[in-house]
Amino acid sequence: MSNVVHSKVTHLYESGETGGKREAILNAALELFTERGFHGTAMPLVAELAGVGAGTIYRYFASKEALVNVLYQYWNEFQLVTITRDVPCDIPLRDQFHIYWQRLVDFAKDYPTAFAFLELHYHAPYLDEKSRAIEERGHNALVGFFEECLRQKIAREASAEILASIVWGAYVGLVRASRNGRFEITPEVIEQSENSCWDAIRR
Amino acid sequence: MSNVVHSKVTHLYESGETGGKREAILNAALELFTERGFHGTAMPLVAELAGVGAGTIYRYFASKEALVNVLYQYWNEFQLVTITRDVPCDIPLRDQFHIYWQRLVDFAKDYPTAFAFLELHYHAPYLDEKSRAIEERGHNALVGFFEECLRQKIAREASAEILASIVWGAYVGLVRASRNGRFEITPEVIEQSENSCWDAIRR
DNA sequence: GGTAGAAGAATGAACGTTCATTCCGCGCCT
DNA sequence: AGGCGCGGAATGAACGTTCATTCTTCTACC
Repeated sequence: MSNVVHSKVTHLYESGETGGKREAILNAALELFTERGFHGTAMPLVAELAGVGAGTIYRYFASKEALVNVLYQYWNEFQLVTITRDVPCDIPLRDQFHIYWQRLVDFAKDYPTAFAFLELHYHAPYLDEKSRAIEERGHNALVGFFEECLRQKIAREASAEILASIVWGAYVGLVRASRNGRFEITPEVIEQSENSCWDAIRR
Repeated sequence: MSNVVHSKVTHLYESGETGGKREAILNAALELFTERGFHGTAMPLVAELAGVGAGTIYRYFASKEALVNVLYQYWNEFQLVTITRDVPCDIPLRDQFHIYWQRLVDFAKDYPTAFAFLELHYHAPYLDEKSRAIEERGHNALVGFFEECLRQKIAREASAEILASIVWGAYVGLVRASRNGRFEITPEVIEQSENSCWDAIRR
């Protein structure tokens, strides 16, 4: 059913190559948790979509909560690395922002389910300490950028936390609307929204 | 427990004054659905927080789904009316935006739980047609404003849908961050964010 | 190279628990 | 005294999880 997704991101999950069952479970859980929510998804359903027995899941994950936390940590970490890696810090902040925005939109385009999953489970009560920690790391990276904008007097006078929440919120709003079929995210839309967001925070 | 909230919004729910049980159930459900999610909230727990018997809920609501839909419709409608009512259309759009932004922030401040509830259940699969319809009405109202901005050549060249998703996203991001304790929403913050968002969409 | 046997991975029926919902006896108001 | 609204124990379905069993894979020895 979701074999395309499987083959696409299989290599991404750390694994000792046990026949791909762990990956199949993770991909099935990602899909179902995203569409139906954590409490709305029954474990046997995950097993069915993954093409494994119900008991098999518990050979790889201690519990349903452990499963959702592994998913959350994996994708949050992956998102953070994908967006922030190798961004030159010796170019103007406006140009850095261009790179970041492009990568944000690309991530949502390349991994739409993962993006929706992360959004849906943001700050969920069943996330453990490790999930919260990586959540916090991402937030700090975002805020850090705007602090640098403030230091260089490029951003308007507002706390970095506020600028971060506005830009991140706009990003989420944009992707969510496109996911709901409001519009397609074309290169033109990416450029327009990037300029919008930059104008929202620049001095 | 949440008596303050009860006494505050009791009058808002349409009711034939049955002793306030319907309102108590609605308020308890609002609180619990918001904090634990729809599937994560057990009906007996709702009954306990509402201070009624478990069976009593079913005297007022046909099912758990009916309950969440009544809540969603009520608060979405209330939000829409609160934000859009009596806004003069003969003043500059920039001034209209000022009013809208103030009301949006006020709504989130006055009804933080309702705001979080609406955000959490946006586009949830268990929402019925009527809930979707009022969801759509709100969206159209928002988009309509930006269409007028485009007509008057005040907004930058981008589709109204895109401008709407960015501004609404920024609003949600701002409120969510303050809800997570990142900052307080002071009059200064409201003004800064309003200017931010206007600059994001203006020509 | 082929076969026997061990080891561990996978299974899905079964378990105890918890859920949404029902139902019936109690108590309050007239 | 009667009737209506209420509470909370009862109910059956569905949940997350377990475990006895089967299936697969790999090794060792002839």
